[in-house]
Amino acid sequence: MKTASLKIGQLAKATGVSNETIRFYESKGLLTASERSSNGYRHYGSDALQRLRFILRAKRVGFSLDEIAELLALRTHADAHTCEEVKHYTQNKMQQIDSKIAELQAIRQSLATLHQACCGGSESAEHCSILNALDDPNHE
Amino acid sequence: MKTASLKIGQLAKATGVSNETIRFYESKGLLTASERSSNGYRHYGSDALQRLRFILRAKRVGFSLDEIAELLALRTHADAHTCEEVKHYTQNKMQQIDSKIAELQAIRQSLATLHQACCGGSESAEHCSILNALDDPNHE
DNA sequence: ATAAACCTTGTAGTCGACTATAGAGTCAAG
DNA sequence: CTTGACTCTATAGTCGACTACAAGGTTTAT
Repeated sequence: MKTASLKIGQLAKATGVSNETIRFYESKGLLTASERSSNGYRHYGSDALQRLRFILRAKRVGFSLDEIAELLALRTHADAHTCEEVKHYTQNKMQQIDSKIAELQAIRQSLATLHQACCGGSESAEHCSILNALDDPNHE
Repeated sequence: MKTASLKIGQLAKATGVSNETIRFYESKGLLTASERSSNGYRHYGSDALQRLRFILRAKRVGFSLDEIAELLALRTHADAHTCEEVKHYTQNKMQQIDSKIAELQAIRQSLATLHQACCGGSESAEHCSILNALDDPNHE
């Protein structure tokens, strides 16, 4: 017995994307069906589910499909690269992620200031105008 | 005396984007020149510098120009909305940012595992193949 | 056994975010 | 006073990431 094989539509439904998007990702080399049945239908295992979720997660935080392909290549055939390369690449990518987190935190801070400055009542928000002085002026 | 007025090219250089991009952002209502000199040239104050940096920061973490416009609208004429609205909007946006941070941390974790699994030597990385078992299997 | 609901490939169209080009005016240096 | 580096507007082209057909084959439900 094998763990739940999914057809394209089921995979699509499970992840909230369209069938076309999945085929598009396949054409870009991001996600291949583990096998095709005799009628040509694509069949996916739960690894594909994980992989696709990884893709979507990475997309939401601003990685391009090309960058995501790189990340995935690293995961799936790390044997094509030396350990040294993998070490360097992951190191770099982690730093990149740390900057993204820092940038998100900066934006979050602006919003938090705005949020706190705001009385929350139903009057116009013009009273809460500490506003413009936001955005860290001392960065990069 | 006023604080450093910048022409478009200087603003572009300072932020690493092209003049065209700045004009494009203006056409989208993201960034307007504080004034035009008699010859029609755009002139920007340091607020524009901050504003543009905010735009780029938000872009890097996956916000669309439309979303960024919304964020900026909030900052600049909060008087157009009630406090209540602002409170709700910022609350929502902060949650969205928190998910993005969580997603980044998940990706970072995958990379960290990969990084640690890897010996770092110059041999092929096929030894470091704890690889595929990455990606949290238990998260939406 | 026929219709509805799937799947296939292939090609074309869309949308967001630029990017480049044309044709013009302005300004600072030699 | 002209050459080179800037600026302007306006329009067209590009690129990434889909999205929507078209034209067909398959499977399932009645």
